[in-house]
Amino acid sequence: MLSERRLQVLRAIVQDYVGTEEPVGSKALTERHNLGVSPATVRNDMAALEDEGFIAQPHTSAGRIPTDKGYRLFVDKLAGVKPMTPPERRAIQNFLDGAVDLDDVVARTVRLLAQLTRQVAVVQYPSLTRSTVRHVELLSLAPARVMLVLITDTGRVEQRMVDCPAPFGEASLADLRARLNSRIAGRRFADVPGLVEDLPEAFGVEDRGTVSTVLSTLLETLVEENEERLMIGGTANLTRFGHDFPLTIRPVLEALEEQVVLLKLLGEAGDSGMTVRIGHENAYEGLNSTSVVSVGYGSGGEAVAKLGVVGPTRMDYPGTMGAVRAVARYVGQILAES
Amino acid sequence: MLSERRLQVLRAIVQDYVGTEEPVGSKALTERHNLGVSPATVRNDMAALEDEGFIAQPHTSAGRIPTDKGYRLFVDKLAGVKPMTPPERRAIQNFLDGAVDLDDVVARTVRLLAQLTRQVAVVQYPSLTRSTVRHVELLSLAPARVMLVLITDTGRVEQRMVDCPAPFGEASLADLRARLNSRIAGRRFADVPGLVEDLPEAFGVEDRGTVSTVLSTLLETLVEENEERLMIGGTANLTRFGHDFPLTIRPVLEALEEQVVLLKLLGEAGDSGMTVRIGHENAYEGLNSTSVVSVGYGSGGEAVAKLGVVGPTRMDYPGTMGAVRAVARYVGQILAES
DNA sequence: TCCTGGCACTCTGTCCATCCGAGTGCCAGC
DNA sequence: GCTGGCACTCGGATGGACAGAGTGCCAGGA
Repeated sequence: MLSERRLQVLRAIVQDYVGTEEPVGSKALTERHNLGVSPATVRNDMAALEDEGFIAQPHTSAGRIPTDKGYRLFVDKLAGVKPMTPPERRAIQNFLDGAVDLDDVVARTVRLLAQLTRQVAVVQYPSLTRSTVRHVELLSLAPARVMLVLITDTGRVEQRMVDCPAPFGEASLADLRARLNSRIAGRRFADVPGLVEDLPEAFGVEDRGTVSTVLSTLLETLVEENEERLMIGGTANLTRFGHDFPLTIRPVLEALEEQVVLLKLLGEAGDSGMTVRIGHENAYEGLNSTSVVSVGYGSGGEAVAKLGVVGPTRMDYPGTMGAVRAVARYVGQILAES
Repeated sequence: MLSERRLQVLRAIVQDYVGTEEPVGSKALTERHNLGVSPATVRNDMAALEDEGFIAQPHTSAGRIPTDKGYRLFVDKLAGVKPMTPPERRAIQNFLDGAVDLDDVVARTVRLLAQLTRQVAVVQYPSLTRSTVRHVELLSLAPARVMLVLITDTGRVEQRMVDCPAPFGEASLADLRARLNSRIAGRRFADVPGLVEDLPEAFGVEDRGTVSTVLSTLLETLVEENEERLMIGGTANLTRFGHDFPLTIRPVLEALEEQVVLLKLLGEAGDSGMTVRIGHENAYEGLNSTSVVSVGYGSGGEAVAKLGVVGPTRMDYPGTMGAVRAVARYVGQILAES
């Protein structure tokens, strides 16, 4: 077990390294933090911390930098979440309040998060399967062509074209619309499949094919892989990544373009509470030199999606976590109001 | 006026520099292109081209690189548009054919364009004001709350919440919906304002306020600044920008995040035909070391939006222009079908 | 008039040797 | 268990020498 002072030394190393981006030596440490001991003692502590794998030297005769394991300990035991200041809170609220629709909410959130943390922000659209149906609309565009529009309680709208096997009259369409809405409006999307399976039976033989087609399109739009969308922003902050970033930045940009990767990343994070994934804790190789801070957000008590930031492992964890948490909270409020 | 051979020399310089990314000297030129003259002659030609401002030397005793003016001449007179090969065409079509909705079409187009050109791709969503109205839907969510959904012929869907000044009955809502659609369905968005201004008069006094509110919300969504959206992709290709890119990449990423800048950029490009903006021809400073190739696309003969790529001035112009043109053509087809 | 070969010149990038400083590990003493 | 001292290591900066690529210019030839 590490003594209290050694933990203090580790904390000081993390803080200094995050601030200066340079390996921190024993002398500088004693000067900047009054640990009450001499550099020599700190050196012994550092050697012990290195043995345990919390810090490392880039090369002999250089200072120490924290390892992923060191950051992990720092995040778990040595640092809290830094709350936003009241002015910051007001700024967040003002910025988000002007949004006109869901796209706008998500776009503003991304910008805000990127600015606050000076890192890359990722915001997932509210998940369909965890939302409830507000309304289903069917529009006849041609005798055998129907447009299906789905509206969720979180303001998300999805639409699909349906090519019907047979012409579908306005009366039948109105009937289907009414039946569909009375069955599924207000219900969770995840429950929809079970609620509509016997619907075709309520229609005449000539319309059953079309009704089935419409329903299967409806169910398709709920399939997991189609329903996940996200928005990213603040990629310009990647240029602050570090001096050697030409090699680092490439795989990160690639990962960010692969929405599948990002979605998986967010998906793996815990469902409630804030999750911090540090360096190699991220399964995706291109993100091995980054940390991901994410948290769920939602209009009620329950999370409907996640948001977070991606930054270098050398990041200000308390500040980043504070910003992410605060933004998630306000976005939840906005969604609840709309 | 430049002699034919000097133009050939310029063409060769551009081609070599684009290929190698290194200043090209007189000797290398004569070896790689059989110009039929000696290096000394080429040197004279180069000196002339430099006097005219088409090429420049990074420093004495280095080869020459094309200037923006040189690229301009190259694009205008010395090179054509390289058509896509049949396999490439098929790949484009296959890739785009799988799209399920407009978002998907745009997303796929961005990916495709980024892959084909190995540069940053930008695709604008079909403009509202240049589209026609397919349908307007009004949904009553609460007694004094209406959701307005706009659907365009290009498949774009916009929705807005409307808080009504007074409760609005289902009958009035249906009436408004029917009147609205009969007036504006099939019409261009730009014409909508004139077509609806007298609509409130058709309603009873108690509903007029609400009708006006709905209409003003409708008109708001058509306002230029709200209606422009775009999607970008392929930012990872920025890392291939050049050796000194830490300084170059930053402002480009920033410009890409500023959708306003990009929209302006696309907006300034000619309305029909392909536009190439080279280096300093771009008004935005951050993009002074990039070229933008853009073209309009649309479902019929007329462009409803633009798409293009952003890359280093040192880019393969014929190939890029070919890819941009081909993609725009296929996207237009896809939109026309849906 | 235009092209060509030759020649002197310039500049960059690289290699190497040197040196300085920061930082470490270890040890003896308190 | 802490501290001061000391020898050691290594990276980064500095500066000179050198090779190579490329140029401009000039005189001679088609």
